[in-house]
Amino acid sequence: MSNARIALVDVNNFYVSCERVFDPRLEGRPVVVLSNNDGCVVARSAEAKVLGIATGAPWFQIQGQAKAWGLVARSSNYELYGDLSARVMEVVGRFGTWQEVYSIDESFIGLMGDPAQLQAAGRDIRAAVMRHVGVPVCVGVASTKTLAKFANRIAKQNAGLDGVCALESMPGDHVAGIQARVPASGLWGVGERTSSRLKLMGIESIADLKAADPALIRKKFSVVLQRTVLELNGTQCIPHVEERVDKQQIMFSRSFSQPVTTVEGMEEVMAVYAQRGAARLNEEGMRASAMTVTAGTSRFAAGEGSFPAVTVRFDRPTSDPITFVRAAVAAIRHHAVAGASYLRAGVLFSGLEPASGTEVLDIFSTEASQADVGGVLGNVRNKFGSAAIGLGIGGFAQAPQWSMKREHSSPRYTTEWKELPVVRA
DNA sequence: TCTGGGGTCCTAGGACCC
DNA sequence: TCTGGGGTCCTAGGACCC
Repeated sequence: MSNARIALVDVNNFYVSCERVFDPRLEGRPVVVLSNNDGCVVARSAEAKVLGIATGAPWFQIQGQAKAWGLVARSSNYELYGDLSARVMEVVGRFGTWQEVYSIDESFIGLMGDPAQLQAAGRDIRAAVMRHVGVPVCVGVASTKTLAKFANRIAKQNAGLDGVCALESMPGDHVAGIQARVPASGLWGVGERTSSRLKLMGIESIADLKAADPALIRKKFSVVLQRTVLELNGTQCIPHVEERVDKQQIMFSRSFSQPVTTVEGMEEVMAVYAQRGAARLNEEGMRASAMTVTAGTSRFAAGEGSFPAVTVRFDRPTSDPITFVRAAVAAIRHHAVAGASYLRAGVLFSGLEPASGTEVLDIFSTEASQADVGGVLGNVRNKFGSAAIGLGIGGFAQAPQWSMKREHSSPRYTTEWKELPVVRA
């Protein structure tokens, strides 16, 4: 049997750890990072978890106790997290025979060796990331991705392991004991819906699922859950994606700091959102053949609410912001309900293809004369900031009433010259 | 008063074709 | 009474993830 193994390396409480790199006063204190609009908790330090704060907890419900608890809240600062993420990935990648970046704070890498060597490699990775970036990571190593995720979880939950768990270095009956105790819902790929259906079949623990008949699981559920069963038994079924192929969707979606209740107001929102989405599409170098425009009232309000979702298809793929803005404004004009209290909106581009190369010029199209409007807008924004230029009613000089709230933000320490940290010696 | 944002993959079912 | 059957492509929606 080959000694090739898979490690899952992820950063503990990633967003909180990023905040702590540049503000060591947060060390040892309960810290949470909030979603856009400071709406709810998206990351918690260990100390905040001890206080019983849940992921997704609305900030307005916690805010009152924050002072008594000594709790620090930070608005999310994705520029900072994205930059530190790239640095973590680069350091971790040095240790692997291959690397798959799975999310902003985790990657799978290939490792070779016997259990003792794997355990040692895990410790080296931890030390290197701490030294070069300053954030703590945990490492789980096993023969499949599903088991590596499981090992990572063991590493996190057992302080004695010092953040590293090579599954095969643990006694087999010990592992089996944990799998018999931990519910199947604790596994990667098994969510709430699936686990409640599994329970009806008498499958409750990870051990139960591991012992289940893969063919039956496929029949009753899907090939996805069948792969989980096989991976629990040591058969690799989930392939590595070393280099992410081009994205299939690009989205721009935000909630507002205050409701928008008029159709004209929603047209204004969509003019801005379509441009923000178009800018993203442009950054990725893609064209879209369809755009879905969505809006929604509160999910928590009584009554039906209004959740329009309109897909607009284009004759041929385009990246032209003027086309997007026109289409988005028209779509929302026809589907928004006057008087409804909208709290969020978004645009989703799909049917993507690379914008380079085979651009077909259609002389009958209005686009031919508009040249590369998206590119021009992008260049201006890069030089002068995102508020510097905009189309039509999206060209505000000042942020409109409904724009996002970020009251507890940290500086963009690593991506903005003006916000570099100052060190005094 | 106030509850995130951005993705992936799979499946079922409809449209269409021969 | 009774109205083919199989293949492909596309899309909407479900479930899950971080």
